[in-house]
Amino acid sequence: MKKNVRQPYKVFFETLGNKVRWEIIHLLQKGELNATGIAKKLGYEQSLVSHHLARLELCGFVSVEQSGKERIYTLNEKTIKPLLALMDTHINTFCKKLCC
Amino acid sequence: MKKNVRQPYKVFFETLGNKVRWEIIHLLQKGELNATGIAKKLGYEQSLVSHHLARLELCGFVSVEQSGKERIYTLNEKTIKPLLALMDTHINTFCKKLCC
DNA sequence: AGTACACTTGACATCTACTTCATATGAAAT
DNA sequence: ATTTCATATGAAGTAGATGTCAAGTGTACT
Repeated sequence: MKKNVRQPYKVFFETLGNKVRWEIIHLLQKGELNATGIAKKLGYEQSLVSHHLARLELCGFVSVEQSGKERIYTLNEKTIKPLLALMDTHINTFCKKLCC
Repeated sequence: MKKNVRQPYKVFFETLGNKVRWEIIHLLQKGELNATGIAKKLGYEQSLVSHHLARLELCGFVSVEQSGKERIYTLNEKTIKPLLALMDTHINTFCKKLCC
């Protein structure tokens, strides 16, 4: 995907601006989980979740580890935490229109 | 727009994941500018830039001030600076695939 | 080897966001 | 008041991302 290579910011932010991926991120904040577990918890099709997990992994927002048949997904807190904090601060300070 | 109200994160991140808006942000890092000036510098249609400026303003990434006939757009450095820094660090640390 | 489970991949239809075009507003000057 | 410049707005076509379905891969167990 040459497009990604040329516009990393685009991939990065678009990845975060999607409902399903956002829900996955928030779910994983509570703890690591396998793909099927994520799908069940969120009520989405397994294949849909798999597509989104691939995207999240590409962007380094989650990491995976094989464990028997399962693949365990872990959130990259190092980026996500400050990012969410920054967003909250921004929205509360500069654009309340967006939240309340 | 009830959608925006319910999903602020979506508006926030999608706003940043667009090429034209990204270019506007980078241009405004060099200094404030009016709408036509932005369009000319970037080589886009006036109305296209206007649409995107409205979106950036909605999200609080830029602010506007009327000056005669012109409207001067200023970047909100307080959010943009740390955000870009965070993104750079993340990409360099966790997903070099995306840049090089 | 064959079955079962966990998950990924690819192709295509659909849905959403972006761009464009035409028109409208608004401020200043004549 | 009307013309001009600067900008915004709305509607509609287009492009791109998302979701769905069907098929494929991989791992473990019997």
